[in-house]
Amino acid sequence: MYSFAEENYLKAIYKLQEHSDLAVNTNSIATSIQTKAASVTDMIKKLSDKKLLKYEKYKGVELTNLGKKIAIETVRKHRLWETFLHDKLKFAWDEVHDIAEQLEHIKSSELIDKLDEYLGFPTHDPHGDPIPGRNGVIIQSNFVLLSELKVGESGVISGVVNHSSVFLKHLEKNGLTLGKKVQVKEIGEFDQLVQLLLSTKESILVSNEVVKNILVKIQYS
Amino acid sequence: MYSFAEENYLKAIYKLQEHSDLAVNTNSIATSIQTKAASVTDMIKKLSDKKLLKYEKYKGVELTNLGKKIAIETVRKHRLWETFLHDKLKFAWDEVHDIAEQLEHIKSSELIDKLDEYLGFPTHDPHGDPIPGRNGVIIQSNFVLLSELKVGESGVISGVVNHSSVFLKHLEKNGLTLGKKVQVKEIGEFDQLVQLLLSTKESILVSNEVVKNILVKIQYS
DNA sequence: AATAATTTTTAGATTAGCCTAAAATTATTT
DNA sequence: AAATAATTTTAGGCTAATCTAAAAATTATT
Repeated sequence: MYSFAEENYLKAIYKLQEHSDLAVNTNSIATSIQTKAASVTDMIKKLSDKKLLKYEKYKGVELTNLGKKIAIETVRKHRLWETFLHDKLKFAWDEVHDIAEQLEHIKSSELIDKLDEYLGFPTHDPHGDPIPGRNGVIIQSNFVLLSELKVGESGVISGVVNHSSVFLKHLEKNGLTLGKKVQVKEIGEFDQLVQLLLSTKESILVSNEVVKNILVKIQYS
Repeated sequence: MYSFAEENYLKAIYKLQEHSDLAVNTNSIATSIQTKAASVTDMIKKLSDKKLLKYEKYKGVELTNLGKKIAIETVRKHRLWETFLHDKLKFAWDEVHDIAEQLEHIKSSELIDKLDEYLGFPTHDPHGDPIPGRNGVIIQSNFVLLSELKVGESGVISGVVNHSSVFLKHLEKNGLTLGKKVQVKEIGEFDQLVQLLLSTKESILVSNEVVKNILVKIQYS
């Protein structure tokens, strides 16, 4: 059984090494977990002793298979709880993260499997992130940044890069929620503002910063 | 915000003082929380500093209104989560306690209110224990021990005194679950074995130890 | 009322997780 | 390649929650 802190470290390291197979360095862990480098060094020594990661002084860390397993289980719990909070308890998508950060540490594999079943074995959480299966397999969706679309192209909003509450609220206010179809109408040459056509025929103008943080599934028509 | 340990102490003290208005002594807390008396002394000093209880050396403790409030909130959370686990996730009534012990410490009043609503504002948990309301009010039901019934009298099973898994499993096996109507048919003069008539017309024989741990709502016919 | 038994508290340690400040190592400039 | 900058580790401390063993206080017994 692992502590809350241990699970948080494993999850943070997992996310840092996810999109690059280099060793994860101390400072980046410290930043991502909002703590000090000295604390990170303490903890990675402990995790190394427990065979959850490989650690070489001054050379960063890499999760072992065991460490990766625990990290993925924690991500699975987090995303299932987020789905529960959103789908069943009707929390807004910007409200689910903080509560799920607590719920993800509840110890009971039976609980999480029953929750999974109760939710109908969802594949993605309220932000479009994939939910790892019981077996730890994560189905990678081939989503693309909305900023990659050219004028005239369409896509269905399927995820977000930025998970901050302020960004999610902004999307909500503009009707840019998961499942919505958008078409790029025009991209401002001077300021890169993007005009989007929604399926409601409504047309909205959003900044480049917004489209760079939205993931879409391309629609070929 | 209170720690898990603090909430557990408050809950334990609350339950010990619930059915007697004497001060709660150190040893009984230690026993109920499965720790040592020295640890209890340490903790009650801290809780006393935080105005959660009144403590006089060698004379036991009494919760303040604030302490009682936190304790009741924790009980409310525990019982709502038990209800969720049983009603929605279909856990057996002997399986819900341990998981709820963890879930009761999740910090979010919005969460617990939404859960309450989602469950349809239940008044009792899967063991028949009353669920405190948002306001902290606990509706006391006037249940009676099944062992108090005389031959010929009937009642509806509404709660249990013993919450142990082995006892609950035993009841389940005998069809003695919440809501079931039972009539006392005969009480053995020699060994006090009780013959119960179920509404299925089935007749079962149970020990005195069993009827002493079942609460019923008397049925006047 | 004195002694014995029990309960409670204190004293002193331990572990997990975090911190600051200083030292050690590695990376980057000039 | 030496000097400077940045990163990482170590050393030493802190707090929360626990423990054991010993001392103090209370309660029960003779």
